[in-house]
Amino acid sequence: MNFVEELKWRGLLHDIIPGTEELLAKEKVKGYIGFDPTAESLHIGSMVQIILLMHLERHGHKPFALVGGATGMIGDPSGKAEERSMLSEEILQKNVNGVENQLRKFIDFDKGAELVNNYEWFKEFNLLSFLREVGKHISVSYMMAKDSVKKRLETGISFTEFSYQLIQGYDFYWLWKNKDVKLQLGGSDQWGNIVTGTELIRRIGGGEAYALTVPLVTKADGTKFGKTEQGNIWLDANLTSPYQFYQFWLNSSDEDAAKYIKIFTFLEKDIIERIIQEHLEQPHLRNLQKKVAEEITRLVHGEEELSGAQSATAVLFGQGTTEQLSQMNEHLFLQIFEGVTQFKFAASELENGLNILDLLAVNTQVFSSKGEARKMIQQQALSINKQKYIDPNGIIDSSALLNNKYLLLQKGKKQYFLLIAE
RNA sequence: GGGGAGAUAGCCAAGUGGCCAACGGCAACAGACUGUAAAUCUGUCCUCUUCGGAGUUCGAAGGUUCGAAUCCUUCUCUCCCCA
Repeated sequence: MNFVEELKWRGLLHDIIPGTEELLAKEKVKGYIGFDPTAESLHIGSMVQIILLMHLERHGHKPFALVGGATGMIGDPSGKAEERSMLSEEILQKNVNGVENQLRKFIDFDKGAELVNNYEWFKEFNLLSFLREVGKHISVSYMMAKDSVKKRLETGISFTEFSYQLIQGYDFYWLWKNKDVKLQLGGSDQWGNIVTGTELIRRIGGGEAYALTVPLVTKADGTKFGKTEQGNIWLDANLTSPYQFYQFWLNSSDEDAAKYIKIFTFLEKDIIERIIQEHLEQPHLRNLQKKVAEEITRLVHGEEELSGAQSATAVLFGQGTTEQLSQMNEHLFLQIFEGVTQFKFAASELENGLNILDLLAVNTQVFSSKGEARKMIQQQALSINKQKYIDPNGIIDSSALLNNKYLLLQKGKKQYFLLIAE
C-alpha cells in the first residue's frame, strides 16, 4: 500500500493535486507541513499533521516540519471569523521553542528529516524586495478569490492578514528552490495558502509542486474536536495531564472512536477492522475507546505515563469503593492521583468541622463560588470519597479524611479533585 | 463626501416606555437512563448570596421620565448603496 492509499482508507485524504501520487511512487519526496506557534504547546488538533508527517516518513519519504516564526507574526485568516491580535515577539519566540521541542518527540530530525523556521528566510527580506520578487507575480483578484479572504471581506480583514497567503506561499517556493521540497501537506483549511505556493513556484521558478490536504477532524455531534469543559487538550503534560489526556480519548463516542482509531493510531487495517467489529458486538466493554486512548497516549506521553493513566482510570471508574481507597498505601495513592486536579488546605480547618460550602469554594477552588457549590450539591452532582453528598449545609471534619489526609471529590461522574489536608 | 441599516448575555437572536436579569435556539454544566457512548427527558446557565434576596447589565457618555434595552442628544465601531 502506498502513502496515498494509506491516507485514503484512514480517512485522511481531502484534496490532492493531480500528479502527486505518481510523484510519490516515482521518487523519494521531501514534503513539509507548517505549524503555527500560536501557543507554547501544540494541541491534539495538530496531532493529525504530526501523524501525517510520520506516515510520510514510514513510506520512505522525507518529512520537513516548518515552524512559523515569520507567519506567526502575521496571523493566518484561514478559518478565522475575525482579525487576530498579534503576539509579542517575546511570546512568539517562546512558542517557537516550545513547538520545536514537541515536534522533536515525534520525528527524529537527525535522520534525514528537517526542522525549519521560516523566520530564517524572512528576517533579511525587506518589504521592497518582497513586493518586487513575490507580490508582482500574484494578482489581487487571485488573492481575493480565496475562501479565507472572501469570507472576511464583509467583516473586515487587515492588509496584514490579507498578505498572509503570500508569506506562506513564499515558504513553499523557498523550500522548493533551496531544499528541493516538492510537496506540501496540511489541513483542508490550508488548501488556498498551499495553492498560492504552487502558483509562485510555477510563476517564479517555472517548476511543478504538489500538495495534499487532510480533512478537518470533526465530531459526530458537530461540536468542535479537541475541546472539553477545561479547554484545549494539549500535548504538553504540564498543561493536560496524561490522565486527562487518556480520559479525553476514552470519552469519545462510538462513532467518533471508530474514526479516530484510523486517524490517530498506526494500527494495521485488519486489526482496526477487527477491533471495530468486536466493539459492535460488545459495545459496553468500550474496547474501541480504550484502544484509541491507549495508542495515542503511548505515542504522546510514553509507556510509563500511559500505565499511570490506566491505573488511575481503573481505580476511579472501576468498582472502587471507599474501603478500597482507604486501604491503599499513600505512595500508590498519590501516584494514581498525579494527573488529577489537586487542592491543598490547612488540616487544622477540619478540627472543629468545616462547612462544606467553605471547603469547596473558599478553602479550595473546586467550585468558583459558594452559590455554585450549593447549586451543584442540590443537583446531586457532588460525591465525597465516591459517595453522593447531598446536604448543602453539611459539616466536614477530620473523620472524612482518607489516610488522615485526603478527600476525593467528584463533580459529576467524570471530574475528580483531590483535596490534601496539610 | 451623500444616503441607508445595525451594535442585546460565550455564539445566534427576540424584545421597541413598566409584566425585563431580558422569549427562543446553539454551546456549556449537572441529574435520570446507559456502556465514563449516542439519542432522549429534566434542571442550571450575568455576579454574589445567610437561598429570603442583593448588586451590575442590552456599543459609550449624557439627557427626558415616577420608571429606559426601548424615547432624545453626542460619540465610537460595523455593514450596504451611490460618488
